[in-house]
Amino acid sequence: MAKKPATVQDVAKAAQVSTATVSRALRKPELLTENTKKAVFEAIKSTGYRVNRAARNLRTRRAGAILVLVPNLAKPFFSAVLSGINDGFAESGLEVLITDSEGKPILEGDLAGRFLDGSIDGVISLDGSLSKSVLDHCRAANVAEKIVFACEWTSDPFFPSIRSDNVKGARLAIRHLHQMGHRNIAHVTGPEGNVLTGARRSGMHEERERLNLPSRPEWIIRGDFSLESGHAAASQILAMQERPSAVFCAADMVAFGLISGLRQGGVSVPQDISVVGFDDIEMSEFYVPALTTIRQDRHEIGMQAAERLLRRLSGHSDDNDFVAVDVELIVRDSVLPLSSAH
Amino acid sequence: MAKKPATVQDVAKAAQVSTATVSRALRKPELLTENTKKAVFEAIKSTGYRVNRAARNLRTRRAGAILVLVPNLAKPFFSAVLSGINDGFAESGLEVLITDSEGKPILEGDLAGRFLDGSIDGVISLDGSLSKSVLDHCRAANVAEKIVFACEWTSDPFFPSIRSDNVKGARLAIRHLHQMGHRNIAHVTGPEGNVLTGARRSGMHEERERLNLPSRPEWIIRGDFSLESGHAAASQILAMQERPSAVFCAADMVAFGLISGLRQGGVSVPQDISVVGFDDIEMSEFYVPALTTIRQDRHEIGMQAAERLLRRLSGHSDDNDFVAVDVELIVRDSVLPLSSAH
DNA sequence: TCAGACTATGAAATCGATTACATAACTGGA
DNA sequence: TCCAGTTATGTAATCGATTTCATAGTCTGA
Repeated sequence: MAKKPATVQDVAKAAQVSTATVSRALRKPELLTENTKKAVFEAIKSTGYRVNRAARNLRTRRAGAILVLVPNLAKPFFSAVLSGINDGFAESGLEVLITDSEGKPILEGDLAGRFLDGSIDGVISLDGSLSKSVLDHCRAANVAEKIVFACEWTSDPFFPSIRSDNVKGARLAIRHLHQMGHRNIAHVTGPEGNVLTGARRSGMHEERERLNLPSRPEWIIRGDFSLESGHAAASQILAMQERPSAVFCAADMVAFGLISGLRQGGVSVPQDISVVGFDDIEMSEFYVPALTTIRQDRHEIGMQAAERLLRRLSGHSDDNDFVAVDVELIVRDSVLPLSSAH
Repeated sequence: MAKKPATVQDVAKAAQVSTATVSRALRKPELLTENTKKAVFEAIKSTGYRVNRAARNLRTRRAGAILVLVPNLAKPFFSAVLSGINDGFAESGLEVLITDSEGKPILEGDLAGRFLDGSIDGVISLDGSLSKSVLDHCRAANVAEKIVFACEWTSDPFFPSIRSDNVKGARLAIRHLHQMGHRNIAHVTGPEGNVLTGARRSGMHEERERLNLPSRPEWIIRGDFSLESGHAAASQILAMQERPSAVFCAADMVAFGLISGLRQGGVSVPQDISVVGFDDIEMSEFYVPALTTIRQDRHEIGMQAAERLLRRLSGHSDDNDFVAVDVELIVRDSVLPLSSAH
């Protein structure tokens, strides 16, 4: 039907009003008479008018969009966080752009540039590994307060973050294993340098000390939140003369890789070794065995991050500190009580 | 540092040239003298200039972005497709926007509206369930040729699609089970109305007929590609007096749900029942047992879809028919040979 | 030396919506 | 009846980059 999209001009002509009135009908309808308002909306409908985003953005100096940096879209963990973010922005009229930050590490001024070139109004980063240089560029461009972290965070206390209580989660995991009679507990960590790795590892250490559990250097196995790293960890464990009776994994995906690897080595979970994960992704309930794990309220984290960013964008300066969302132990079938000492 | 972002004006002043020259330096550098080009680029660097997207988009009547409709971001299946799409657009300078189409079914003129309001230049839909009305709106707005389907497709032959050879995949699965001695084969389908459901089911039927395999209505179990539906299918199978010896699932996630459900009912895979999936997502290799499945080249599909869309956007009209990307049987541990008749 | 053909660059119009400012119409009180 | 104060609407400038058209300068060859 319409060769060229209708513009305000067209609507104005059709409704016999000025372009200013058309614009007002959309942005401040309370300023107009019922009659003119009706006329304008009829004209909008009859012309099939849609506000041109570029023109609006140019004039208002806003992008109408926020960017979500996801470390790795392939990890099912993030989907529920994204859904929470979407829900958080649902009413706002803001577009939510999603980008995988892994392939292309955000270059120097690149993130700040996205603000400067008017393509985004804000950022939620699920990636805590943004370099100091990137963040400094943002500060220099005066957009640092438009960045909120979720799930992960940076050491720089300037940036607020919504995240799980990772330390508590790790302690819950260890405590549960301890209650089930386990003493020799290994841990497969996340990637070195990652903030979650640190938090979960130290929670684990704290609780292990509190409970006076034995510790061996080889029981701390380097992982990276991936299936493969869990699988590799299994090989290491299979090769030990003194195997742990239980393993706490820094992520559910790691636990899956581990269980699969152990199984291939003839070691059954939970009969021979118990396993606890972290995250409680959808899959965990349907793994074999169903995975005992620490649930993160991913949707809630995403939602709160969105709300936090919205508040900041609308000028309400809020506090910079972080919010710790509560975690919960989900008991399933991957942990078996250990009757006697190992 | 920079209070207000630099504009072409600022750069022009700094380089002592006109704004036209600045613009040309960026878009058609071959038109300029080495000297002026250098002067402009220095000015750009010194001012920290970034092209304002809104202004550019307004003037050029392009959005510089394409939209990917994902039926459900939570399904790990899509990640590799998205990564392929990203790679396909890497050189193009186009932004890739990702949207979950599930929560908010695309309303009537909504998709067409995104074109009209200048927020996107093209669409790759991984969702074959876009309504006829939505597509008709796009046709009316003259943007139908800027839509490409990937993985799924619509019945409307106007829209090209890049997809796996689903029929072949299903036949491969059945053939493999047959070769392993299985005769009584059940199938857990995808959601009714979905094109993949249809293709895989008919591939399955064809091969089953070709091989003269027995068929029973209750061996066709309705699923929806989800873990839960696989789990539910397990209950149905457990309740049968005459159980199939093997199950072909329309998706790996379904297979996981199924295996987990069977296990909870005391039936082991593959010892008691063999299972074949479809997709070969990352997880499949690390499930217990590792899943025998049909591999889709997800990255390739995404990449080709991106290339196809790019070709169309640059005016090169191409054929509308579909491309079938080859599939492959991946043999792992979820199928056991059946020595004697069931 | 000059017409004709390029080449490099600038001036100004343009894309479409928003909004500051201006104006017209109307209200109520003195 | 007239003025101050509202209220509804219009006029035109504006956001920043691109691009058409015009112009000054350069080159080629007769």
